[in-house]
Amino acid sequence: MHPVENFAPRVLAWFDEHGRKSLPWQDDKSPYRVWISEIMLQQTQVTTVIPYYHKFMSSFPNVEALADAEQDEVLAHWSGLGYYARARNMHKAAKMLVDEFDSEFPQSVEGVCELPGIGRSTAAAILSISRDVQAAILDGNVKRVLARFHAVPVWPGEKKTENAMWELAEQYMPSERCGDYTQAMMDLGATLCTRSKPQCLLCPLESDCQGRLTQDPTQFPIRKPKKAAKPEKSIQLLVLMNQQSQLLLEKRPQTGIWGGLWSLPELASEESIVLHIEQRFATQVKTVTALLSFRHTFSHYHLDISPSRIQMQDTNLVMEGGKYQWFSLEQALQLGLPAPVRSILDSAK
DNA sequence: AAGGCGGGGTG
DNA sequence: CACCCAGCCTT
Repeated sequence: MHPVENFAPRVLAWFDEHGRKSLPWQDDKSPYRVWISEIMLQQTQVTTVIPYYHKFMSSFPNVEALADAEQDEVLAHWSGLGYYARARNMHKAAKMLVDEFDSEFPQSVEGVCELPGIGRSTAAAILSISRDVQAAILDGNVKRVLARFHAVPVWPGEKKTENAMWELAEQYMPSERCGDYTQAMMDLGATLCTRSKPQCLLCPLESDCQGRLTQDPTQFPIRKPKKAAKPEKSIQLLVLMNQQSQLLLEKRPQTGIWGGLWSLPELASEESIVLHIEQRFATQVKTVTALLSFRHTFSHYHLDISPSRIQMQDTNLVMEGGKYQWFSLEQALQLGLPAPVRSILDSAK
């Protein structure tokens, strides 16, 4: 990802021609008004925000008015916008600004970041737009523009990738017209370099855009890796007790799940215990007691386990080779057991 | 590094 | 329906 010359001038020239310049928070770009707009616009689209912004500014025209308001009143103005921590943090920050900062915004990104609800990107937006400070934002729009421009091949949610994109964002931020540049990048992302159907032919960066060279620019930014919903399996595990209070364990094959461990005889969830056992071991079942079912989760799937305790009539079982063996409970607990099996046996003590 | 927070828009 | 949006905070 090397930076490209002329990035900012091209973006700014496009902005002069096509950028948005009459949004409600753009005629008086005081830090307070920009701040409120930025908070409202976090994870929320412009058309949703506009009516809220008007009403809010009418009720709380400056930071003192906001600081003096009751929290209930502030939240009432936020009702329907969602992410209500934004409003609570904002109200708290207004009080901090009045009480501790003499009602003035700090001049640095680090300073503004001290205020609750304001992170690096929002701080940079406020300072660049309201005071032309040379600080870059990295919001969803900028991430999308940069990810496409450089065809960033990995998900930007990863820390390493995000750091690299911050680096790029700072490098492209010009030393002049910082506020216009911030607004321009957001406009580019919001109106041309949109999530779907980007209008590449109108884009000032089209000729150097790596994403444009690919089959489909919308494959950038790479989507968040889906954690494949873990599949669910269910089994029955059987605590087979003989007349000597011994229980039957089965040696698992070396490969596969629980390879080589001693486990309880397993039955598919839908199989009938009595039928299966009497057929398989040629013996009578005396009693069947359902034990508490529980879920065991592996890295790759959920296993719902329904254990049962079965009292056998006699012990003349027809064994298959040496893979079955009777153990006392004490002996069994000394063996290598799968965790859920150990758990079942522990609770049988 | 991952989850929670919310409501609305979009394909 | 899943996914995304002018993110930030907590764990």
